[in-house]
Amino acid sequence: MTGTSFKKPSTRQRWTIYDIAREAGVTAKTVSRVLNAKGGVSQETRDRIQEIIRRVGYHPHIAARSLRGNRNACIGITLSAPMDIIPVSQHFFIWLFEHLYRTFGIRGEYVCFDVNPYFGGSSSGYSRGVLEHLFKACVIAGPLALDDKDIFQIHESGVPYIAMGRLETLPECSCATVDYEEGAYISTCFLLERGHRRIAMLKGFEGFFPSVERSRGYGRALQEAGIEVDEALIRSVDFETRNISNMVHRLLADSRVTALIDCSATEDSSGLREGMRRAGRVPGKDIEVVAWTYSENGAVLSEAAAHVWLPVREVAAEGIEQLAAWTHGKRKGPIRVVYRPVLFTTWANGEVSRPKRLFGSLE
Amino acid sequence: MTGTSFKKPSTRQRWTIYDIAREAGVTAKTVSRVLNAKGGVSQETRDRIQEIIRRVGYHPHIAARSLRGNRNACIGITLSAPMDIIPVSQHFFIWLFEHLYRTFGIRGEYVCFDVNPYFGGSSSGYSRGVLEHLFKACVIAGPLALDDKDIFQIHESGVPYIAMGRLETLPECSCATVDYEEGAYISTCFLLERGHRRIAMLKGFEGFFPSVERSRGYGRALQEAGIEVDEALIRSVDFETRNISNMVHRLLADSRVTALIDCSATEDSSGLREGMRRAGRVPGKDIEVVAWTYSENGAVLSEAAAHVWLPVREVAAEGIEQLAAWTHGKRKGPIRVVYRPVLFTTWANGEVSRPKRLFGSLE
DNA sequence: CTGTTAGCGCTTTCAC
DNA sequence: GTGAAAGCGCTAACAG
Repeated sequence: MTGTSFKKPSTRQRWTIYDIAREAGVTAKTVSRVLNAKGGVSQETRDRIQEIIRRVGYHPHIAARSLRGNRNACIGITLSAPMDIIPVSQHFFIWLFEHLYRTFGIRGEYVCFDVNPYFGGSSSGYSRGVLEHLFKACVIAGPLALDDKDIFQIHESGVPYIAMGRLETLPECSCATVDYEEGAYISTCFLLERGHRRIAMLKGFEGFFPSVERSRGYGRALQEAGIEVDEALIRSVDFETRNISNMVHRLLADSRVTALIDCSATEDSSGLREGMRRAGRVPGKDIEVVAWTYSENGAVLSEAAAHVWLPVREVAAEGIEQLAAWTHGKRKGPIRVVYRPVLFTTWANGEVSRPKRLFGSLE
Repeated sequence: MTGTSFKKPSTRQRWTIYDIAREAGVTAKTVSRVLNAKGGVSQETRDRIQEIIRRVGYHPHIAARSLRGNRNACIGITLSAPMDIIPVSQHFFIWLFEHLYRTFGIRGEYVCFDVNPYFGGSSSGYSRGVLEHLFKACVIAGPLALDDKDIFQIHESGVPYIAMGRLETLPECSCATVDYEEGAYISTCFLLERGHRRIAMLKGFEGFFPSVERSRGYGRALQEAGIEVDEALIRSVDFETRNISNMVHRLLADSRVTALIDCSATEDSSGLREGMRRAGRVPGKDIEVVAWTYSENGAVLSEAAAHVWLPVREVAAEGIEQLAAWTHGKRKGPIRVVYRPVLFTTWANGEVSRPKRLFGSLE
């Protein structure tokens, strides 16, 4: 404290806008105008008020502002399901945080995470931050469950938001997503063209929309080829290597199965290899694999016949950009960005390593 | 919406506690009691109110609650300096987030980051989240600047907080830190005992307290050995490999210098090796190195004579644990946890790789 | 067990 | 260019 030092007169510690007003010999409204950089205040008054604010270290009460001004405080990130259920890779998380920093943090926004925890076995719902008027904008990370209801509440609230996936139950949903149906479709078509008739599929995200999209793309490709879908060839897997190798083994026990699509989202080469080995199969010889990857031109399995690249980060970046524009009043919602996956048969970037799960280290 | 469906009568969308009260045929206070799980409401009334709340999807306005109840909304994490100045490693960030999740997120707390951005060249101050009454507790990540003032405001606010370093200007500061002075002291003593008299030091965090602590520990060791400090032997470095190799080269150009302490906090073996090579030195022959590491039993430089382990994550974990206790009223502040660094001359975990900076990938 | 009143700190509306 | 008054949605204190 340099120069004249003021005394907060009331017994409480906190300086209010009224205290500043009193010191400056104006009303609270004038101080409010200065704080919000609005017109209608002479430069002299403005300077005087700012000097007092600086000197006493006054900061407006964000809750009062939020309550009265109807402006929420933070940019929120929520997980569509608790992390125990839906793994988030460390890589994606780091990427997301960095991107939010560039887009929002640098402009002085608070970036607030709601980790959507379980309370005694039941989730409190990931829309909480929006419904409680804490979030001025919301990024929903992770796949949406088939029976998701929170998204409707967020959608209706009018708060700008972006989901990382589409959902049929809310077609006008604001989203930025890769077209997983297309991914499954091109994976299946590729194998059909190479003469395969019984194509197995290892599918992630059971109970979530991405799983349904995969099934649909697969089914559509088969239908166009005049082949009936055999449900036994589609297996849902979780994110355990053990689970993947078991499923691969089981699927390939049927010797008529000559091709496999891995769209488990695990990028787990060791599970695939172990499963094929146990089934006595040799990739490129009696089994052909299409593996999904999240790296451009990076292979999951170098023995694979092809890879399908899901540009998840790329589409998320685009979505967050548009979310920022919406949040700052430069456009209206909803957002709809859908990127197409890309099939490639040669890879320049070698084999990618299996992503580390966030919280994997603590479990 | 199942069963009876209510209509929000006012023109605005939002349901308030009064609307719930009206529907339930009670007053707002009773609803408030139910919301806050307080006594004084019959089970029957409680059930009826909860049913209405559930049905209309009511959520309390967090700002109103915060304003009236004097309870802030989030657990805050602030950076003591903008990330352009102070690098945060991806590893530490992931660790921090995971730990905050375990400690706070799982209990339903919002975890909110203030990235302390520059606005037109000047920082808005990292105490913002506390002073604006958004944070109910605050973790200050990163070293504190010598002229830091924000910490005083946080300290005086009464909000539970923990800084990741000590500072002399505020001895009663709440902190969880490694004793960097001790680290420099034991590093220097080790080399003195091995007969070295001219010991160079590569020092990080110029302008921040950890730098001062390093100098003091170094000076104390020399003083006890009756050797005068030659300031030319102490060099501040930033986090660029190039900068490190240059400094090592320059320091070792003086052939009387026979030992080097790397406490740059970079864990950068390539900078060290390159510098020594350019100076025509061979570690273990005409130069002995003590390197600082943040991994237990992990070496930065396998040619080093010794390593000093700074248990930064370990002390942060302890600090966050105590911060949670303080936040939840189970103890009082301030917190003071200081862990001692450990010198070791053999390493089981091999050589650690240089940490990746958060935002390194986007620069 | 439940209701009434007041007010947290700010911004909006309207008046001067 | 500035001020007065009302009220955002909630909860603490007190009354019944």
